[in-house]
Amino acid sequence: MPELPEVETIVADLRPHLVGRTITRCELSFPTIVRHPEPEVFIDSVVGMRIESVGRRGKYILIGLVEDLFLVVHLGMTGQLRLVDPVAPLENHTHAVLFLDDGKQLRYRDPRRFGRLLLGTQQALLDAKKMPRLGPEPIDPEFAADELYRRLHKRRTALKAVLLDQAAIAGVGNIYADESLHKARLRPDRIAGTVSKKSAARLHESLRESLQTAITNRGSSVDTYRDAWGEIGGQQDRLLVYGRAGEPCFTCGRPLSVIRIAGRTTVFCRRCQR
DNA sequence: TTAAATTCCTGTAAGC
DNA sequence: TGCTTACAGGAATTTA
Repeated sequence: MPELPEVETIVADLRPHLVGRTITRCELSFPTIVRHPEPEVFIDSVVGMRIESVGRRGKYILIGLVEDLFLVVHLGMTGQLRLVDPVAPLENHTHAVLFLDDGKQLRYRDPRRFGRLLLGTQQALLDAKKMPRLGPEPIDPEFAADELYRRLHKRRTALKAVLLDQAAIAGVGNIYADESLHKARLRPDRIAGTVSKKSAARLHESLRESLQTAITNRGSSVDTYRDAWGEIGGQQDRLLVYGRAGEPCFTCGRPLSVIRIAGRTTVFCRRCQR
């Protein structure tokens, strides 16, 4: 599923191809994928717009149009945003197509439809509760270990649940929560508030390392994730724990345990993570 | 305010 | 082989 590294890969790939392009047409074959504003208004507003920027905030893709207006894409679990030639066969579950002035098409495909498209200024989307208030970007150089410690310290829920909370830290999902906790040798189910400053610093480092490495390797295609060209990532074969329940820990050889935290499958090593 | 449970959705795989 | 059932999970929503 697309988390920060996967979204970052798509954004970096799309940016040079989208900036400067004008949207000439928009087709919605499944209009309810647009959550704000009304689909007809969305189409009318987007057509004729020039793309000024392509960025990311957490797991959200922000396509900058005029002034502060953004076309926002959240991929949910199975969302794919692809830039294709118009001759490319239309895949099933393609819910939206943006036609560009260079003839290319930006297609949104999403079998499980957990994703969404939005249009508005960031403030308006926040006010309309269409986008949540997000925590800091974990790979931002400004994001310090102390900041992570403070955010963990005030919480009385599982450590992993806080990592998954987008209001606490933006962009971390199930894969990189498990990966960074293993690397930091911390149990996912311990109460976040009991984590020491020293442990928080270790988690801070492993979290950033896990995310950066995944970006370098163009993300993890563990489910249906594909980049903007339809290609799989390279991180899925390098994951330490995610998806490896019952298999031996690479560090100690003990079979990895699986539990559920915050409704998510959680894989960890009982020996290495304490 | 916070935390936990529920819901949305379909492809895939396990089990009978 | 073919059917049913369980499962995957990001985040909005509901409940506690």
